[in-house]
Parts: sequence; structure tokens; C-alpha cells
Amino acid sequence: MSDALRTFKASIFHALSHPTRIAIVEELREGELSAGAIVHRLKLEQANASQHFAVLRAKNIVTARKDGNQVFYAVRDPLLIEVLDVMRRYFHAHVQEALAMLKEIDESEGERPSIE
Amino acid sequence: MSDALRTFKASIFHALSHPTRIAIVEELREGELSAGAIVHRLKLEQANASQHFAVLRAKNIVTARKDGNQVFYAVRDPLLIEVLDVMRRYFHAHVQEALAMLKEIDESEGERPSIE
DNA sequence: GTGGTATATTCGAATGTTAGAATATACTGA
DNA sequence: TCAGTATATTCTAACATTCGAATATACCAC
Repeated sequence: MSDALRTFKASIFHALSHPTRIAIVEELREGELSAGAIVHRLKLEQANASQHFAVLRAKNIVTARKDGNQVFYAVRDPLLIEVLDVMRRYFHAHVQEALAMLKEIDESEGERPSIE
Repeated sequence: MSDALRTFKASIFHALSHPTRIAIVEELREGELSAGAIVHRLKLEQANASQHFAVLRAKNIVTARKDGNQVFYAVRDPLLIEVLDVMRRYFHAHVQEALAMLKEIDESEGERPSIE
């Protein structure tokens, strides 16, 4: 496999390597939503959300459909949802250590982990 | 889904979001290899490779088995290979734009892209 | 036109990631 | 023990990413 191809793959993973962007893609699992709806559901800062949308757009992970005042986002390819599904199975297969990892993250942030 | 779980998923993606680490995991697709073998096959700097191994170990993406002088790495869970397989399909479904992305990367690096 | 709403972009400071050099550790064989 | 090999860690400078604040753009209703 060429290094350029690996760079492409890595760039897709990179686009998904932020909790907020994962959350956005998961929100879009059932279909398109307006930017505002996502901001509201995930309680994000508008500017910050828009930055994350830009990352997802740049990698063609989502499509943006403009309708009047609003922009509706959708996951472009269901394969990516499939990737997230496999990740979910991966998570369930390793709950124990996932919990440990969450706890570590937790302890440095002062919040309690909760599973799904 | 809890924010902590998203953080967990994001951290796995993050571990895979570097071309060298993708390359390492793909090398381990068929089974375990020594650190040295991977360094040799991928023509990596020893120290740099070791740093990437550390990232993959920290996320439990690979296991490390020490045998005498050497350390043998293996992908711990085939589910991750499955993730890479879905990504491969994703890639094939979007060769066109992948090519465009590779070309862009290419133009800023002075190399020609080649597909798999 | 003006005012209001929805979204995007730019900027800056804090933080995180990277590669490679140097160094450290661990094991083996003589 | 010592020399050699395999791997890991630490350090540092360059670079990228993140957030929130401020600002800009686009659209709609009046």
C-alpha cells in the first residue's frame, strides 16, 4: 500500500478522532439534521460546532445541503456508520479495559463515567 | 451515548490516525511480527517506530510479547482488522475523490500517487 | 433598504503531536 | 564480566489542533 493511500486513510480516522465529531456523526445516523439542531442537541458552542463541521466537510464525511437559512448535514456514506458499528462491538468486547480507560480519563477530569 | 464513551471511541480513532500506525497495523494483519521486522519492512527510524508502538500499546490495539531479545507485536482484536477492511471498502467506493485528495497531498510533496 | 436568525471564518492563546538525536534498559553469547 | 543487539524512553524544536471571542456572510421577513 502506498504511503499516500495510508495518509488518506489516516486522514479519515483523524477526522473521526474527536469526541464532538463522533457525536455529530452519530447524531446523523438516522438521517440529516440542520447545523442548529445538532448544536442544540449536543449543547455545543456555535462557532466550535461549525469548525467541526468544516473538518467533516473537508474529508467528505458529511454532505451539506443548504435550504434557505439553514444548512442540513448528512453522513455521506453508510459505510462510515458501519465503521462506527464495528467500533461499538469493539467497545463491548472490551468493556473492562474501556472502563479502566474511561476511569483514567475521568480521574483527570473529575467526572463519573457512564456506559451508553 | 455518554461523552466518556465517545471519548473512548475517539481515542481509538486517534491511535489509528497516523499513516505510520496504520501501516504498522496493516503489517500485522497476517499475524505477529517483531518490532525490528516492522521497522525494517516499513523503513522506519527505530526510535520513531517505538514511539508509535507505545501509542498502539497504550490503547491496547496491539499486544506485545517479549521473547528473549525481541518484542513481538500483534493486533489484539480482529475487529480492528475489520474496521480497516470497512475503511478499505470506503476507500474503493470513493477512489475518485481519494485520488483528488492524494493529488493535493502529492502536489505539496512532489511525489506521484499510486493506488494500492 | 433594516433587523433578525443561521451559519461560517478568522484570530489568539493554550495545548498536543511529531520526528530525530541522544540516552537508557534489557537480553544474549563469549 | 564485556560487547553486541533489540527495544524503549527522554528531550526538544517544529508544527498542528483546540477552544472561545469576535467578526463576517447569507438568507428571510418586513
